[in-house]
Amino acid sequence: MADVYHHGNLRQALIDAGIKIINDYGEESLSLRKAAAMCNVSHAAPYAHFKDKEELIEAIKNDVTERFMQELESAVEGGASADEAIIAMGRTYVTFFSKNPVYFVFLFGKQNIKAHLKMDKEYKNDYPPFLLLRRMYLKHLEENGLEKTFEEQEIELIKIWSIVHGMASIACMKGVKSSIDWNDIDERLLV
Amino acid sequence: MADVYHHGNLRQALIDAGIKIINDYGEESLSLRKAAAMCNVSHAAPYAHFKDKEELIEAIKNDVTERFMQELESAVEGGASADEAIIAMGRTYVTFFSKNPVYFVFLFGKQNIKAHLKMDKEYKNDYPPFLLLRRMYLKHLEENGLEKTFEEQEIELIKIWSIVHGMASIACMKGVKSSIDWNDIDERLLV
DNA sequence: CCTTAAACTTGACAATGTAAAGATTGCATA
DNA sequence: TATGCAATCTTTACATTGTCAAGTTTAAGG
Repeated sequence: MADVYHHGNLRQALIDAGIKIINDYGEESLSLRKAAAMCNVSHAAPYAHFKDKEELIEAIKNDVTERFMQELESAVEGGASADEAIIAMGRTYVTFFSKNPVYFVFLFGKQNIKAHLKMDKEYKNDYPPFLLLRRMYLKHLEENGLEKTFEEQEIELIKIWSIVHGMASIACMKGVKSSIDWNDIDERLLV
Repeated sequence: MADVYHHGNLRQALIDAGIKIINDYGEESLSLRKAAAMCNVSHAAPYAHFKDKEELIEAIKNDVTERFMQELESAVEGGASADEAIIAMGRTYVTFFSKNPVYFVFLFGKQNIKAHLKMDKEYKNDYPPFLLLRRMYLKHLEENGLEKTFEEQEIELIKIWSIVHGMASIACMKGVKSSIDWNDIDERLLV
């Protein structure tokens, strides 16, 4: 079909194609066959690299999350104190999804809800952005000489994340007038 | 196919069937044909009541939103002051989705993002729960003799909503340890 | 050179959304 | 009451899609 029988790096090419489709036409337009076509391979070729459509989506999700994490990390590096870092992180968090609403649904939609259908995985706080936030939060406690129980920490972390994540969510939602400047988040909210 | 040619109330029956499918098997299992089968009508019968699958989904969404609003409203009625009402509303908001994670994604997923693809509708703050919150918020301002510009109001509203909506979102997410009691939300967060 | 496993193709099938054409029904109205 | 019409529903058909099975090509190593 193409010049070469072996594509060379079909796996990554499919991920890239998938991202392009999602960006251009939305998540529901993503199909294995379209992605395959964009890579000039047959419709069944993806199955050499992904067990099913689910696995491609998972791979794309990882790819997007990585880019997201890069922005977050470079935001965190900018701040001198932990407090500044956390605020910068919140700003970046909201801005990233405000600029890419499609990614928000893609990352936090469907597959990411607690499916009371199939409880296959253990729930654990291993979401990379959350780990980063926790690291900064602990640094914040240390810098300010604060002592909190694990329980208290957990709750405060969830609170912070709720605000930021909620803002991102709302920034992405239809029906929300954009009179809010998502780049100018009130700092008092964040620590 | 069935006893009677005219079903009687196929429209609502399809909505109910759709909700049942979503609850039992998840959103991605929802298909017009299955819903039709559950109502003992042919696979094309739904097209007499809905333009396409999209329109059925929209109808289901309205149905769920209505139930959600009922819970919110009865929560609001319980509170003596506006402040209490807002807190009760926040609690209900989080609890509702904590109990029905599937609904969260269903209501706020896919179709509800700002699709930079087709900007068909004007963005407006007409989401019923938001309207209720605004009403309570204005009452709160009045009761406490506070004066705010429209801009300030808008921002504060978004903040409150962010926290609550964010908590709901996180409560629904995989990867989040449920050491948090989503029924015991710290009141200091909410006003 | 030959074997083998990975990467890819072709062909098939079932599920789905949807369009078109026709059948059935209830109901208003002449 | 009879008739016509619009709403409701069925049947048929087709394109898209996920997925499987069987076969083909290729690279790479013994």
